Amino acid sequence: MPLFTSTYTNRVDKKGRVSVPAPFRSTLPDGDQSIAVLPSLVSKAIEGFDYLYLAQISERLNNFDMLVSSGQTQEPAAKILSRSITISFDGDGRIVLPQEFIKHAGITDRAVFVGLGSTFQIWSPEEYAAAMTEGEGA
Amino acid sequence: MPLFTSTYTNRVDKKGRVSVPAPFRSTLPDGDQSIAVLPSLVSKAIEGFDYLYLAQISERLNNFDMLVSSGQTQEPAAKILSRSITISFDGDGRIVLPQEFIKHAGITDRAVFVGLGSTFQIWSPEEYAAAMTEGEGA
DNA sequence: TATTATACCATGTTATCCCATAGGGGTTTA
DNA sequence: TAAACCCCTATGGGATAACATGGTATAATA
Repeated sequence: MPLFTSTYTNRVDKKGRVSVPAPFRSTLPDGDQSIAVLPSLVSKAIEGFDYLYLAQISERLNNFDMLVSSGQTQEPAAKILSRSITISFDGDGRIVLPQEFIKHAGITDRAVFVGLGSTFQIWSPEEYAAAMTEGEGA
Repeated sequence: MPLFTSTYTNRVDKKGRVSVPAPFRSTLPDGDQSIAVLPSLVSKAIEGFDYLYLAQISERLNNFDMLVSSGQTQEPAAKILSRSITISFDGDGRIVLPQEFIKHAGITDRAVFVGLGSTFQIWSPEEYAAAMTEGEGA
């Protein structure tokens, strides 16, 4: 099971490429060359995790119920699964995030990777700083 | 479970390397070659523990909740995970602390390792002396 | 064919590995 | 008893590898 920790700020080049921090890559299961990402449902960030975590989320959905009753696609787990994509690294450990994701997170030329244990987040430096300041009083 | 005791002052060389006291190393679980560290949330010190403790903290954090409800990134567990790094020793039992950590603790050329049972702290000699004097009246 | 995406290569910086030295403690040995 | 020895530890330096990052070339797409 991966353990994403620490915070890294990496550069996004003009082609949209950004290095996934090496410690994040090396915590992935046996030679896994990809991660899953989706725009956060609750913040201006991108959520990320290994693809096995997606399988765990899938287990939360009772798929039989989904087949026989309407409205189930609004379940949080369903929202996550339907919005997630899997991206592979290039040979140098870089990914290209979809424009739509970039836009959602407000990322321009830098991306902050925040380790949260079994998941991580990707923020723009500005939005991340703002989010951290916001929650201080709580 | 590791038991860190006593206090050791070691040299920080110009490359930023510092030996982890041998007694600290030998109390780590079976041949564990790394420790986890983070800038203290409450003092000018660096907190340290064996990295398995990080995994325990990670389990405490329900990442699914984090994906569907805001504010979860302000959880203490999230703060710890996002600030912690795991560092391996080199062949001689030395680690290199990140610049940001060094700065937080005000460390220059010497580091004080303070055993506190299941965790330990790393201080600059000056800050440590000051903190000790402060707490005297209490 | 124009445009975008993917794979491949090149570079500077930083961190990691490996070797060498010195000092201290304890133990063995003459 | 005193000296010699050995091992562990801390510390320094130089060589090597890894990483992030930028660029170029090739393949795919519309």
